[in-house]
Amino acid sequence: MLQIQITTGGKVPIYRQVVDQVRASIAADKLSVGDALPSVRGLASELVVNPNTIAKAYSALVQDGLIESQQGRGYFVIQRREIYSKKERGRRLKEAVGAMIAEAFSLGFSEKELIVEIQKHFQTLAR
Amino acid sequence: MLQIQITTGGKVPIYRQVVDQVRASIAADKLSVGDALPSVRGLASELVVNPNTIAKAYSALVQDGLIESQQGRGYFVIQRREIYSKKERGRRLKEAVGAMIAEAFSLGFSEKELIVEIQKHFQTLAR
DNA sequence: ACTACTGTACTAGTCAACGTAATACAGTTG
DNA sequence: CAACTGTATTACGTTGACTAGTACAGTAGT
Repeated sequence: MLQIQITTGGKVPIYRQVVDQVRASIAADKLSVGDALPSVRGLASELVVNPNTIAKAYSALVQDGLIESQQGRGYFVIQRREIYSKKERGRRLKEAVGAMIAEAFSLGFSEKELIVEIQKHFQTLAR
Repeated sequence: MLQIQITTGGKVPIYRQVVDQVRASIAADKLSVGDALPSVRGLASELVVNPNTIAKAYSALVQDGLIESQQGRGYFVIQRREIYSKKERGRRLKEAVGAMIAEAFSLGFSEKELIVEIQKHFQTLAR
């Protein structure tokens, strides 16, 4: 079963921690298409938070097109809807990466510093 | 003298309206380097707002590198410097990296694929 | 149909951030 | 020293984000 951990008291809201961890799990193939997510109430009681908090997190993931809800059954990972063609996806990725690097360089950061920052981001998401 | 008008009750805060209008005036060369801005108290009483509101607006413009303050004398338009504070640089970098990662994930790319793309970009730049 | 699961919708409370103000402090100029 | 300038501290009202309480609604096995 999917393992999710949260920390309270910090500045990152609970629902966002859930979103990020589910997103990361999907990206890392710990969750595959068709897999069920923990139930809203189940995860809520496990994390000792209100069901609505989990529902909000899952809603965000539905919005992202990563999962879908089935009323009365649960939430399931779905085939990512390919809004863009493969070529277009590549183009957009290149664009996003390029824009980020341009911004970092224009701010005077070195390649090394940038990589460190990116790794920090990934570590944050992995938690 | 510089003309500034505000509307209250809307969703745009007063200090931001002031910031935008001053910025626009500088961009339109209605204000040139060395020109003095209306005094904090003068503009405040003219617009019937608290001096702190104007001070806050001017502070934002100082932060942007558009004007400078001279204690006891006033605020003056300066040559624009494209330098950000250390803190601001960090904030902007984090923002840029976060936006890029979010875009990549929302496009369905995995962390691994993203890293590969970033490395390719660096190699291209290195040439 | 009943039961025990699922998700959903509405409402409300808590808290932090934002925008603004009141007031007192500090520097410049003639 | 008077009359201007900007600055800092503190406080207060409003707003929005986050979370919780509670009730409603669909699904599946018995």
